[in-house]
Parts: sequence; C-alpha cells; structure tokens
Amino acid sequence: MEKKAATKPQLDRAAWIKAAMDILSDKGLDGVRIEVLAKRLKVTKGSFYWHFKDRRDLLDAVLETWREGRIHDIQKQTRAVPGEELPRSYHVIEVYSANRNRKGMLIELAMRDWARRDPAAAAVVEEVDASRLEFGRKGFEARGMSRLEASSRSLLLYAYVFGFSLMSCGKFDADMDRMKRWIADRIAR
Amino acid sequence: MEKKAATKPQLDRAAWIKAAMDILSDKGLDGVRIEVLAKRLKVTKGSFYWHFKDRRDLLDAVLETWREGRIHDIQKQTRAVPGEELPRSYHVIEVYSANRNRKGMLIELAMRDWARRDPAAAAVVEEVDASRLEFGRKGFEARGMSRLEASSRSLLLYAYVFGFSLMSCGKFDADMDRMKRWIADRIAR
DNA sequence: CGCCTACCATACGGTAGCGTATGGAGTTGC
DNA sequence: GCAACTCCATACGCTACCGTATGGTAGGCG
Repeated sequence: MEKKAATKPQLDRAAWIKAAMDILSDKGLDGVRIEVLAKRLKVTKGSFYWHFKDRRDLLDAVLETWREGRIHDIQKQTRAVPGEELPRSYHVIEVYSANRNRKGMLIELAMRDWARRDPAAAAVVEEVDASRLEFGRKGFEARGMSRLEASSRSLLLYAYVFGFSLMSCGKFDADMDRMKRWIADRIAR
Repeated sequence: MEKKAATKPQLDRAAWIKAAMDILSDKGLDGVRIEVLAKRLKVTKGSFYWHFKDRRDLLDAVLETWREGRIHDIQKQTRAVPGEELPRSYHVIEVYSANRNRKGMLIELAMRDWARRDPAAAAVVEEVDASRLEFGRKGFEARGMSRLEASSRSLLLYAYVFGFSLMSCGKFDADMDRMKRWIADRIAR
C-alpha cells in the first residue's frame, strides 16, 4: 500500500498544472500568476521553483497536458463503433454544448485567446483543431459525402460549437432548445 | 478654419479610447495599462488622469464607444434596400470574415473574453448580440421562413463567423475558399 | 501686462508579481 | 546516527503598474 496522505500530500508538477488550468479557465492567461497559485495551493513559491524552472516552464507544461488530453479524446472518439456516424455528429455538438462541460469550454476559449499571442500555444491549438476537423470530416465521408462537403460540414460543426459558446443569446429567443436542434440538423443531416 | 495641429494636437478622451481599443485588440484586456498607453501616446499618465477618473472610467468609455459603433452599424445595415435579403446574409459573412476587418474581429473576441469576467462588458455584448441576431432573423423572415427557422439560421450565422475566427484551420484543407462558399450556402440558402 | 484655466510633467508611496539565494525540516541510505 | 537528498519557507532586490499630489506652461482674456 502506498503511503498516500500519511503525513502530507506533497505537491508535484501535476498539482501545479491542474491549478494553473483551473485559474486559466476563469481568469485567462494573465491570471496565471505563480504567487496566486501558491496561495491557492497553500504553499509558497519556493515550492514552485523547485518543480519548475520559471513561469514559462509551467505554461509549456499546461500546453502539453492540454494537447495530450485533447488528442487522446479524439482518438477515443475515433475508436468508437463505426456505422454510427450520424449520432456521432450530434454527440460532438452535445459534448461541447457549453452547458455541461462548461469548464472544458472555458479552457478552449482561453487556449484560443492565448494562441493569438503565443506561437507555442498557436501550434498546439492548430494541431488539436486539425485532428478534430479530420475526425469530423471522416465521419461525414463515411456517410457517403464528397470530400468538399464533408470537410465543410466538419468545419461548420466546430466553428459553430465554439462560436456559440461565446455568444450571449440569453434574451434572443425563448425556444433555444428547438433552435439548437434545428441547427444540429442543418449541420449534420 | 479651426486651429487644428497649429502647435499641438492636444489629446482628448477619444484619443485615449482609440489607443485603448488598439491595444485591447492585440494584448487583451489585461494589456490595457495606463502607463503603456501613455508611452504610446507620447505623454505621461498625468494627462490620463486629467481626462479620466481612473482605469475603470476608461474601460467604461471603451465599452460605450464599441457599443455605439456596433449598434450604429447594424442600423445602417437594416436601412439597406430591402428585397436583397439573400445577398445580405452573404455580406454579413463576408464582412466578418476575419481576413479583412481583422482588427474588428480581434476586438470582437477581446470583448467576449472581457464579458466573461465583467458584468458591464457582458451587458454590452449581450445587447449587441441581441441586435445582430434580431437583424439576421428579420432578414430570413423576409424570405418567408418560419420564425424558428429564421432565428436558428441567424444564430448559426453569427456563431459560425465568430467561431471560425478562433479556429486555426491552416493546414486542414487546401480548398478553403470553396469550403467557405459551401458553408455560406448551407447557412443562407 | 497679469491672471486664469486647461493640459500635462514630475515625483511619491503603495501593491503585486518575478526570479534568486539560502536555510530548514523530514526522509532515506548506509 | 549521520550524511545526503527532497521539498518547501523566508527573505531579498527588482520591475511594472496604480492613483495622488503638486508644480509648470501656454493661450485666451480682461
């Protein structure tokens, strides 16, 4: 048996990375401050500079962690049973639908904000997007669509889910659920 | 004739607001620092605190300026000749298409990032979005669509243009122009 | 000419954050 | 039982920024 929490949890890089992603999701990149994270983790920055070289080192680790998680998710979706391509499109819309998985969507948006100013972040986002778009395209192609149509639908699909998450359409129309369904059909059917 | 630029341009609130929006568009909200703006405008912050009470005062002015501009734009579009509803949808896509009007799109994204953390910004974005969505809905309704379909298409339209701007699909597919056209047709036709 | 006001510079105290240096406590190896 | 290693606390100097207080200058105006 491991001696977990015997005396102290003892922080590691993963704990700092998790804290960084937490604050990244609701304060943005500029909210990721070492001393703020330290206070939240109930330690001092002496701990931080033991595990990381500097702030950039942490940010790179955050990028890599996020990249691995996203790529892994896509591969998991890809391994799902084939012959279920249509529900899969709806599932993508559902997963990213921002109501649930709110935290994940906030990180998505923060990463894209970050990517506009940092080449390293831009490269990660580019890779993740490429994988997603390809995944979506293959799904539509499996339903017999041309490559152009499949690519277009895939792009429309992801652009919509991300774009929807940064619109505030609270008092636009009452029947939001029916609208969402109409849109999902328009994209996937 | 006015004595413009006789000796000195002499700054006013508008100059500070413009500088603030410039830096907002490429550094984000946290990049809007008084002393940074002052250096860019070749003055000291002594000037700033003459025209503004504090940083929040500037930010509120930025919000109001942006709000007025967007609302004005929508009204200008609304006054355009009717009976041209279909090209109008394409025009919206074209206008926001992020290649040209890059600066405007960056401000859009910055405002939405801002809106996630500041109620005042959220209110402004909500108002602007509501106006746009309504504008789009009326355009589709004028073509004989049901309210549900018109609302849905309008939401899809704006979610797409904003969502597209934060995706990096550089190496996804070569025929981006054809894809864009396919998508525009899917949304508007 | 002298004064008043608008506009800006300078100087100051205060906070937040970065990165380093160094010490100390607990654990492990021998 | 002591030496070494791991992990963290403390203290320090430095920069960037906020907001205020106060002084300076130039133009209009009596």
